[in-house]
Amino acid sequence: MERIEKYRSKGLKLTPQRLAILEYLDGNTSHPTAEDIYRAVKKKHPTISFATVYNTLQALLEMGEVMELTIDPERKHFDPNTTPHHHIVCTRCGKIGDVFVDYSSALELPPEVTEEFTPISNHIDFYGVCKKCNKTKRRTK
Amino acid sequence: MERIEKYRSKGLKLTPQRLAILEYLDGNTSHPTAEDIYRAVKKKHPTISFATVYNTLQALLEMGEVMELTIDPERKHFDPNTTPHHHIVCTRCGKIGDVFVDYSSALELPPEVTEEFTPISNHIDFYGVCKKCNKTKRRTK
DNA sequence: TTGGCTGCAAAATATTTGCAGAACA
DNA sequence: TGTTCTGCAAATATTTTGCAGCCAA
Repeated sequence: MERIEKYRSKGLKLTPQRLAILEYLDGNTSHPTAEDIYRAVKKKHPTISFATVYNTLQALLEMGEVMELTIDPERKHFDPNTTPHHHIVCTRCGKIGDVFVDYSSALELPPEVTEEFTPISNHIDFYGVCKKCNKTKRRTK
Repeated sequence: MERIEKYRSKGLKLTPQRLAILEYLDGNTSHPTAEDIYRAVKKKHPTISFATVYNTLQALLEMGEVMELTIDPERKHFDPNTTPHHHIVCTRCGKIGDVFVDYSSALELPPEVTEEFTPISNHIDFYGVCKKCNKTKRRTK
């Protein structure tokens, strides 16, 4: 399997737990949290620990194979799609969607900013309401 | 003092601790964390507790008088400037700068996104290197 | 006077770390 | 076989909460 070679060549030791994490993340667009990953992988590997999940995520982060999203103030989400892109989050249910548009050329920074910072990249958080929540009554909370 | 009236009229009880927090935040562009606020206010009110800082920040958030920034994955930062604006963060030292530009008209979303989400607002995180860090050797870590 | 606030401590939540044993390469 | 990883537990870090007493209004 080529996936195995890909990670092994980067020096990642591939245990069954790690393979299960990689399999869960592969093509996953749900932007899971560490706990989401833990719960999903636990189904096949009931003894897996959070330490292993975080350990593996840390290794994948350093390899540039996953990205950390800070769009949710409560916890980190992880995105296995490392193509530069942006996100949109539902302000009611927290669902996160992808936005594959490169706005860089439209995001010129004014001189008072470029005097102080040399810009490198950018990431946009869009906020909105998802289709499902639009059909539902607003949470009164 | 008008600041007092402003908050009192919104039902906020103004204790000396809260006034000190408000005074520290007023016009502050350093994007402090809860701990930054705690440490600063502690100078004048040595007995202040984190509970009071968080309690007050919570009240100010609900009043829309401060914004929570998620640009730093490690901890929340707070911004007393609630004018819509964006941020740029130094990838070496974490310094956060403000970007007062409205890019909304340039941020059109593609149909596959607007089919699923009704957009409301957006916030851009720019990443770069600040002047000071540019002069310094890169951290080898 | 009194309901909201403070400060203390403890709890809750998220994430990281130490270490002995397990297992991949 | 040796190094890295796992799983458990404990440690950290951040933020929240319970509660008795205090105090702004």
